[in-house]
Amino acid sequence: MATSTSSVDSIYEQVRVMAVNFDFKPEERINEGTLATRLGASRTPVREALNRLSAEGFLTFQTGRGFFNRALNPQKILDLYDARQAVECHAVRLVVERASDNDISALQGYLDASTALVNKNSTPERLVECDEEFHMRLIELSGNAELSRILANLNARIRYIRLIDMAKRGLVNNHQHGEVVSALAARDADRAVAAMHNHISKRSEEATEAVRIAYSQLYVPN
Amino acid sequence: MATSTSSVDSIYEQVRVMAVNFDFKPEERINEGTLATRLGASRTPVREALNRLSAEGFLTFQTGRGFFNRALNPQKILDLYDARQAVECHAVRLVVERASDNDISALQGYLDASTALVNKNSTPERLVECDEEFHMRLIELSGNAELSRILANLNARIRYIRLIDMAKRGLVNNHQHGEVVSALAARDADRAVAAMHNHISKRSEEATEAVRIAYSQLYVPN
DNA sequence: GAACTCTACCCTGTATACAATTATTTATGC
DNA sequence: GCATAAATAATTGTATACAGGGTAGAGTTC
Repeated sequence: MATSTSSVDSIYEQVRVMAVNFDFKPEERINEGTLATRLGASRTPVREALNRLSAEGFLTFQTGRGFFNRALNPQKILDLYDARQAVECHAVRLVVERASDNDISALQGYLDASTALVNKNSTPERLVECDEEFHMRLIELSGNAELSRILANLNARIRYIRLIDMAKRGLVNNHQHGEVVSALAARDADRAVAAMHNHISKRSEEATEAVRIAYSQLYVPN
Repeated sequence: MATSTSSVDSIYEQVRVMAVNFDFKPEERINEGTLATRLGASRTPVREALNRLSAEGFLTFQTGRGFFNRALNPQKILDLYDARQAVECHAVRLVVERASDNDISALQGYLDASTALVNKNSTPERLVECDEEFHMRLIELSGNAELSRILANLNARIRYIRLIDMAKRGLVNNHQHGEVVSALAARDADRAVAAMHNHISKRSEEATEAVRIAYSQLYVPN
């Protein structure tokens, strides 16, 4: 009747959100006991969740010292953006080869709908959600579940920085997304890849500044 | 004085090897209790290792039913090869931009040394090790730790299939590796990417057949 | 003979306890 | 006063216990 999800699953989700949002400060040590009581569970399922999260790159682990939130520095963020470029540019090529016209027009449909729904008053959270959703829908058209899996992981680990970026810019860049989709519709792989590459590079350029802002937000009251 | 590695780490390594080698059959359910006694530990550290491994894609997990070895089918393997192509081709481009001449000649040096050391009498395990080592050294020259991390994971999940492939072919294709390196040395990004792309595609083509052989080996005595 | 049900067993999910290790505080010597 | 060392506290690592849910097998019905 109630949630069929087990405690670990629920704990995993909650701790994941905390890690994504840097509720734990960068490189902060995570106390299993206090986290467990805060979540109303024992240490056992908490540790299981922490183990999963460290395997996914949200946390780090040192034997005998426990779990720590991941570091936050420009290089790491640039590496993640760079990995996205590898994965997404390759995916774009696959989409040109494999996706049906219907798939592509459905993607265009999502883009139009999200452009209509989202505006200057939308929260950064909502904007990032739309942005990630677009990229996930696109990569799923590649038909490669592994690429989707990798991108989902990268997205979550960049999310905090994107939130800051989005708060500064105020709007999802659906224009650049549109350029990718139109190239896909024209089955022009090189143009589509170039558009995607350009789009991610643009976002990546803002990363260093965003990390600076991130620190000022994380360590300054209010 | 003794091993400073904790029990989980050791258990993790052991179970990882079993999962990589399909000592658990594809989609086989893993009994935590028997595994724990076999490894001389209790279920707690075993479960922690299993959680890590499922987060890394070596195992799957179903709430209430526990852990299972990953499925083995041609599509999954092709997806992994394809993801490698995304990651490694992008990395090659970065290497052309970023690596020093010394880095590249060191890579050439490794290639020469491994070609000299390995021969027709080498075990498939040794050959795969050399092959993976080359690709890891190359990707590390990209300077992107995230790409290295992703590739290490993909490599391990493909390893069993590569072992079969290698046993059939009998030798690492260092000729194709050499083509990549010479293009790198010439700082010819397009040629290097093309060589890498071609190399991985060639291996990928043999995957479906290798999966067939894998099943015959896994389910037939001797 | 096949499908269904009930029962008994087995396994997972979680809490708790305790040992071993690490961190912190207090005491001590220079 | 600072560095070092010892003692104490806190935290992690692992084992074990037990409850709840899943699984398989025997028995029953059609």
